[in-house]
Amino acid sequence: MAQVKRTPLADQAAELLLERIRSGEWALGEKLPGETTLAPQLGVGRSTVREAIRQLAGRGVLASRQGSGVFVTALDAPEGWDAVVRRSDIIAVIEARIAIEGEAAALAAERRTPGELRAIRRALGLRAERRSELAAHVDADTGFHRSVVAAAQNPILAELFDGFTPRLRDAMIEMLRTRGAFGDDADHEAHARLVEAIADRDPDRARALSRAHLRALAETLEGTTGK
Amino acid sequence: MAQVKRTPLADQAAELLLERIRSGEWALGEKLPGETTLAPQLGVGRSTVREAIRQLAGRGVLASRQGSGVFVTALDAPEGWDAVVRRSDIIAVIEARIAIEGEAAALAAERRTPGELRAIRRALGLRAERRSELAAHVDADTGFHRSVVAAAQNPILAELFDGFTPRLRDAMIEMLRTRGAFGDDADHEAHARLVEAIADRDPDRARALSRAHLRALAETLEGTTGK
DNA sequence: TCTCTTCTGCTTGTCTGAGGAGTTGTGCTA
DNA sequence: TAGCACAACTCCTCAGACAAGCAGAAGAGA
Repeated sequence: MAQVKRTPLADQAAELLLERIRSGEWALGEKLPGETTLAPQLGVGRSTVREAIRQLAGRGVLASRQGSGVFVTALDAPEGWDAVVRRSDIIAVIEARIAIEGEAAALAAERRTPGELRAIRRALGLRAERRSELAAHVDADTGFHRSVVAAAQNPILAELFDGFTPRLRDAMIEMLRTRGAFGDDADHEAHARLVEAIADRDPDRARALSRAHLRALAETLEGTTGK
Repeated sequence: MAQVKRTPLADQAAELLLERIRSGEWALGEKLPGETTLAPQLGVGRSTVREAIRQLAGRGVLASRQGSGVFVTALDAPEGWDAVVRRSDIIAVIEARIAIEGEAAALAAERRTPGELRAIRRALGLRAERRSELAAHVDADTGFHRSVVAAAQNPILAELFDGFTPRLRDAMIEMLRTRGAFGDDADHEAHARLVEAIADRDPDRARALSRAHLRALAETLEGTTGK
């Protein structure tokens, strides 16, 4: 027995539009009929259509441009990419991080402002302090790498980096617990050299150092997690 | 100097609300002020406030219940990373693509199976054929690069690559239209050399070639789109 | 005093009509 | 043919009106 449907018309209209989009009635990038056409077609008022469109725009399915029309920007906006990360192999995540962070280190070397360099050095110091406690050390390490990526001044790289860290945190803590080797002098030395390369504005060296460090991490992890 | 703000008021209002939510002005599950209160507070009409709320509702941040009010359902708008891409500077997107694709090319050189190599060569051939029509050429080019990334056998890199392409497609078509130089022999030669490096299992050369190609693309685009 | 009902005020939901602003194609002009 | 003005779209914003729903206050009955 269906309850009385108390769903707002705007929600129903949005759902209806999404269905028609999914069914392929309008291809990707194509223009939807105008609001004034759509309204009577859906049997609702113009403002209701507008609210439905806004709702889908918030989900990234539609985008409206004044004067020209409403366009399909995605056939569906499912499965945030973080879901992919969560499901993927740890090794795959680290490889992606190598890609992101290597390039970010190079860009940071080119662009870092004095203020950003100070922030990186501060993060490095913090990382050196927190050697005793496991989780704290991992977080400080992440904070350091984050400061490097931030200096690259590219919002996309930063966003991607932030997407990786949650998945990596657990794996790294686990690895450090079993291996026990963390925060040793050689490790700290490698990070310090990276900071130097960024300070010297040497993109290629920064990239190489960053890659080498993460590659080593990947190999260690590969041994720990088995497969 | 900031361009004239051509952002719709509803978008601005949504952004403003999101900021206030993130700042903790309203706790999770708390009720927002009424639309009629919010409207003069934001300096816009009530329908505009409603559209802003709808937009955030579509992103899962707010939920409105008739008769009782609008409530905060999530403090963190996950902001699907594709939304970040859509909003970002083209140059930033290409930089991210350099990061992804450079590494993917290197991995592809290490891991490619004979079948994947065949697929890459086939895509290269297709790319060479489609020189006359603009959009078709861009799509064939994307297809070629996609085949390289696929050979890296890393689902995350593939996912990220797919996230970039829609945003880049329009920009590249636009660039080629204004510049006109596309599909020339030098361009094709560069791609052919990349395939060779992958065939020879030479990761470093593959990475360097891939980077160089995209870097050149970035510089061209920088000139076209103005800033 | 307690409980149930009713009512009142506030909230969001929906529609309409009116302009404003931006885009795009058409047709005229030089 | 190239350039420009214009008209016909489009979405954007506002204001006002009324409906629908919720929640707490006020009142009636026990």
